[in-house]
Amino acid sequence: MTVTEAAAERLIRIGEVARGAGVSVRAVRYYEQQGLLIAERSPSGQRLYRQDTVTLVRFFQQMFAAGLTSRRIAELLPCWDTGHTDAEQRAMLRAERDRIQAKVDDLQAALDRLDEVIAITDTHP
Amino acid sequence: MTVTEAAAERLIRIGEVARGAGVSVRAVRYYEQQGLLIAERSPSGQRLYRQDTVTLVRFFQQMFAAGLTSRRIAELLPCWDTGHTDAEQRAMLRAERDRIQAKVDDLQAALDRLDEVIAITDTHP
DNA sequence: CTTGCCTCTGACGCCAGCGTCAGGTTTTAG
DNA sequence: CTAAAACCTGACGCTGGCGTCAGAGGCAAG
Repeated sequence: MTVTEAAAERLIRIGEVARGAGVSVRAVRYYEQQGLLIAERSPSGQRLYRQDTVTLVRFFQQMFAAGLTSRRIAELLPCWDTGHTDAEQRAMLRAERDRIQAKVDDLQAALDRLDEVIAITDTHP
Repeated sequence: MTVTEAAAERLIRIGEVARGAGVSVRAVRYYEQQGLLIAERSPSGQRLYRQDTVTLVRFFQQMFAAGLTSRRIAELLPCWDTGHTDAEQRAMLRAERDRIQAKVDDLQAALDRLDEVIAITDTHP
């Protein structure tokens, strides 16, 4: 990103990204298709990624686990790329946050109910 | 369920169950198909449910929201019907509990990351 | 009687995040 | 040089909890 980057960063191929992030190669291709990743190409057509792509993919997984769609993630990508957002994006961020918080509450309630049942069935052989 | 039940409980039809639990009629039929509900039938073939079915359906929704499949719920139904469980069921209960707990942790982590971004983008117009 | 709402049984559709197979090229290890 | 491993581009399949349409019967009110 700075001028010192002239010390060209070593690029990695898709398999290394996948192993590094703990996902399948297919998944990484899918992310590209959804506009989440952009890859350079080697002369023969193989995808080449920067090393921090691994971190990015892990982040995608985290967001997927939180219920965001790839579309939403793509729409919000500029936020952590540039740190800048417009009003619409801020609204989306808040909406997702609230949705996740609600889901956490739901899960916690479900957890409590299961724990009830477990407690009962343990004392009730 | 006791003898006093002779004062026959009023049975309700599928629409009332659906409205009461806040789900679609289609969903209630689906639950029956998956073995989660058993309905009596009127002479003309209409499904008739006990009133507490509404509560049961709400419970299903809670478990679905927690990521349990209808199959799992069906396998665990005896637990809260009879209060009795075998070793296998107890193991499943614990497994689901742990899975949900892990999911809560994941969601919480995602929430924290989103909050980070929100904080940054708020101070960074 | 008929109007209008509720219910019935199939059965196909949908979405999202991949899995997986096919058939071919490229890179790497020995 | 060769074989294995890794990569490529399509393109169809899968899962689960329903939505939805089709076509037909049931039931209280006016």
